[in-house]
Amino acid sequence: MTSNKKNKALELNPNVSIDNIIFGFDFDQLYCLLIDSGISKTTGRPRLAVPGDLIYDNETLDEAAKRILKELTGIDNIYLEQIGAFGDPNRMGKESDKEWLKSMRAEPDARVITVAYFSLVKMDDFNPKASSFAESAGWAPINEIHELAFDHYEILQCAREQLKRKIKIQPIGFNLLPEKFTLSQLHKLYESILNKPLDKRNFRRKILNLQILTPLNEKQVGVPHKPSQLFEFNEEKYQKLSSEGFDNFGF
Amino acid sequence: MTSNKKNKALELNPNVSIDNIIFGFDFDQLYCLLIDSGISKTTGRPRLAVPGDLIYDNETLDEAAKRILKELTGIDNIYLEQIGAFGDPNRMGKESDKEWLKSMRAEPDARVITVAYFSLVKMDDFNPKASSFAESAGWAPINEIHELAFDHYEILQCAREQLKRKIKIQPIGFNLLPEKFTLSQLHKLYESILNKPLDKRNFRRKILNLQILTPLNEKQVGVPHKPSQLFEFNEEKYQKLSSEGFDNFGF
DNA sequence: TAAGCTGTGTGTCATAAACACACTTTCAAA
DNA sequence: TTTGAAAGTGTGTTTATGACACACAGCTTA
Repeated sequence: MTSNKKNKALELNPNVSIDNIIFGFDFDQLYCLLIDSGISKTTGRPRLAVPGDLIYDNETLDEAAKRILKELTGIDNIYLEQIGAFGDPNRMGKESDKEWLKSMRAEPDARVITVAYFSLVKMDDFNPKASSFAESAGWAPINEIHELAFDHYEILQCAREQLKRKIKIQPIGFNLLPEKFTLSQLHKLYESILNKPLDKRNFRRKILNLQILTPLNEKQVGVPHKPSQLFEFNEEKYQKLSSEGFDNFGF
Repeated sequence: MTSNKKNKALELNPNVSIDNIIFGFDFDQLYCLLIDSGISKTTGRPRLAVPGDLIYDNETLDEAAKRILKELTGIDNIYLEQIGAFGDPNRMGKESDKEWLKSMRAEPDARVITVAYFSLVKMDDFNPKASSFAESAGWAPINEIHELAFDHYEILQCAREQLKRKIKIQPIGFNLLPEKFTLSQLHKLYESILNKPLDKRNFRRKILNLQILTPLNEKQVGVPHKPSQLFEFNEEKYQKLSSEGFDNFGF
């Protein structure tokens, strides 16, 4: 990665960056992957940020977002969606941000517009402890994030809203689950994203009526209770539904 | 405006532009405001584009989008929403675009990321024939637009999709209508945006049941048929509904 | 091997929303 | 006064939704 960066260094665009909100789910709650750049001298607290980078002049925005994810986690082939551009002239105005910019950027005072993305990944695919970013990257429970660098907290809230909106009209949540999952896990996922309780029986009825889940001849193993039926998402059937104009999951 | 531009000229950011898709409605179909930059030497056809400009380094993205609308039409105080950033390195690669860039830009070869917006305006508020842009700006019926400069055609399609999505969950359509309007006009507006017919009675029932329209003691005059009841949008009642979690118009 | 625990899996009913459908009214213009 | 054009209105049927509670399978451990 480092040599790759050096080769392209001349083409770095100092005015446009990408920030990528990376969501994960552990069957209990939503997480977001954050970078810890160390204790800030100005605040005395750890400076947490969403992974991001300036863009290279020869890559598309989507490519840059994918690159950031790949460089950090090694993960390829994820669900990726643009949130939008954030360009308040003062978005990098906090003291702790200026301190960081001076140490990291060739042009620390340049105005930077950032284009935010969110990605949905299977949390198992990235274990921070096993990565070269062991000390600096980690999963944070979404509800325990209260302060971030730059305007990243605001961007995170936009990402949550967009995810909420989107999951009501497209089944993108499956990107956060393994191939095989139980209805309870899916149920919990929807509750975590929508941030409200959903009745168990009604949830099951709705999702099963859509016929986009294939029941497997398999059950959970090793759980200290009745093992649950496993399902898999049926992309084909969803495409058919979708092409018939379906776009409302009714949650 | 011109002097304003000159004062700020040093702060022009050559890497980031704003394009603003301006929608209008004439009670029959949707329109989009386009700029005609003359016959292209390379294509022999008129070069049509969405209004846009580079940003100044001291303005927010929203402010830049508002400025573009204001400079072109004199209209203030409109509904404005960001669509997203478009940054394909080749988005300005057509010959006719290069020709135009050379004549208009200090750095015609700079890579420009554009942040697209859409605005909803009351068409009556801008009559191109009365403006200083008489020759160069005009309303084009949305369904008759087939080719635009840069990636503007693609942006326009994104704008239409976003408007479609949005109108199902927020009553932003009223921004395209005058204060007083009839149910048939509103009906036609929804059909134009959603691009599909809606049953008249069901539409009326749904929209009336929401109680966000105030019937006026007024009717259309001078129409060669039974004159229609006029209504007005009730912002207050909508805010109440909305705060109760309402976000589905069911279209 | 029995007791206890945990999460699974299931059905009904009342209400609300969605849908499909046709005729009468009102006005202007000819 | 007739005609044309769009406004306005009601009902029955079907479908979706939301509220609600309990029996049981499988594991653990005493």
